[in-house]
Amino acid sequence: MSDKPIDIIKKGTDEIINEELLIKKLKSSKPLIIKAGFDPTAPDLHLGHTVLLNKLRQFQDLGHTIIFLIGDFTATIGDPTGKTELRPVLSNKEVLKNAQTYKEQVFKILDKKKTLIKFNSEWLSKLSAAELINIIGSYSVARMLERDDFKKRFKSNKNISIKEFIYPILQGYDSVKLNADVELGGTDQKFNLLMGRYFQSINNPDKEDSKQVVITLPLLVGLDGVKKMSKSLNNYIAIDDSPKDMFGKIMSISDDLMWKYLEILSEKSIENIKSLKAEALANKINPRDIKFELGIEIVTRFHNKVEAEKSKNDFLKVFQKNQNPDDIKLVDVSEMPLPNLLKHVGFVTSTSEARRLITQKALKIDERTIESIDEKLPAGQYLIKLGKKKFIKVNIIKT
RNA sequence: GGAGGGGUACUCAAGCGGUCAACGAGGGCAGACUGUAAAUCUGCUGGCUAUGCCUUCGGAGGUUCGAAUCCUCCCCCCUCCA
Repeated sequence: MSDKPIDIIKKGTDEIINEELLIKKLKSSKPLIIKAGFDPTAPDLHLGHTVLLNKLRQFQDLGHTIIFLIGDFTATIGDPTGKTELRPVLSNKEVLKNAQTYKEQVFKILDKKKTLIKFNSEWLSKLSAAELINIIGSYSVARMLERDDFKKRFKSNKNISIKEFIYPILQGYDSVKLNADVELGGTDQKFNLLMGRYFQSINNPDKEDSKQVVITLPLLVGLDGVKKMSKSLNNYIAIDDSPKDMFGKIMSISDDLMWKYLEILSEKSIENIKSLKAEALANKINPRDIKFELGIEIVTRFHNKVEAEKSKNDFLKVFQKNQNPDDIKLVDVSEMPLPNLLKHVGFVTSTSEARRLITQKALKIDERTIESIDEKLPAGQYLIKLGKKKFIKVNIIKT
């Protein structure tokens, strides 16, 4: 184990373009400008983002400057994949609000003092048509179609908007404007990240060194084990999820996925993970216990050790011993039919859904399975359990 | 500009005048089984003041007792020609 900067940075990355340049840059005495772009549309940060944020943090710890770039301008271009896309243009107010949420969450990982927050509308919204044309003029359609998702859509006769071609170009232009030394992103961002190198070299044709280094990081697969973790797919663990949710979500992932999560998220060394894997394969260790450990590690990172242990105990209680968690909320409600009650407490979004669930024996009141949607609850206090995960205590008040 | 094909629920995709709240698959949810895993089996997968009522098949009109289905106009996507 060496603690040379390059080794610290290299750990856990997918690809570095180009590594020699990075070494050279790291050796120079001035702090580097590290760029990472974020879309302001989905302000809930999840574990997928933390892979990137952790890497940024390492750069900060080495003394470099992070530019946390909020792509408020580029967000209005969006990515109309498929056909139902009618991406609403975010108002200024919304962007600022989302940006605020980002800040609050991001500084759980990043050092506030070494982070510069920028909005790309600052320069992009001032571009004249002539300037924009000049910028896009230096890139060709053929090269644009090298990008895999464009190529696929082009080949399968799906719509590609010219607007979408502009997106990567502007992302590259951002790098020019910011003088970025390094840009980080997920592996799916590789094409866009490389655009930065291209445009930087146009402005400085002789200086290879002016190009940014591109570092890609592995994408975290979502809870479903198939798609990338994202808010819109609802397969994510948010960094401000409650300890209990966080732990529960980790426990719900499949064994296969657990290994990926260990590799990407855990502090454990690759060797350590390998040997755990071997032991699990030989039935010497229950994969569930490894998952417990991972759960504790993650919850501890975003909350604390005490909460982590507590969420594990709750988990054991609820799902192994089939008891109820300790801290069930109590709410006062007036008398109403059961489906309406379930809607009222937010367990379902419609009474129709509630009716279906009751019919399917998903509702338990004081440990008794409810058979009929017409069942009436007289005033009093009840423990309501819907499915396996939703608990609430209600105090029904006579009206 | 011309010719043709297409737009159906979360996604893909049937339906082409009534039996359509709309086949099927995926996804999701619930139940059984479990390690709240995976796999498997079963059911559900518009809303409501609920054996009935209301709103949905790109949009707006129209024909009809009755339209996702037929007609008109409009919007959007794809292909070929220019």
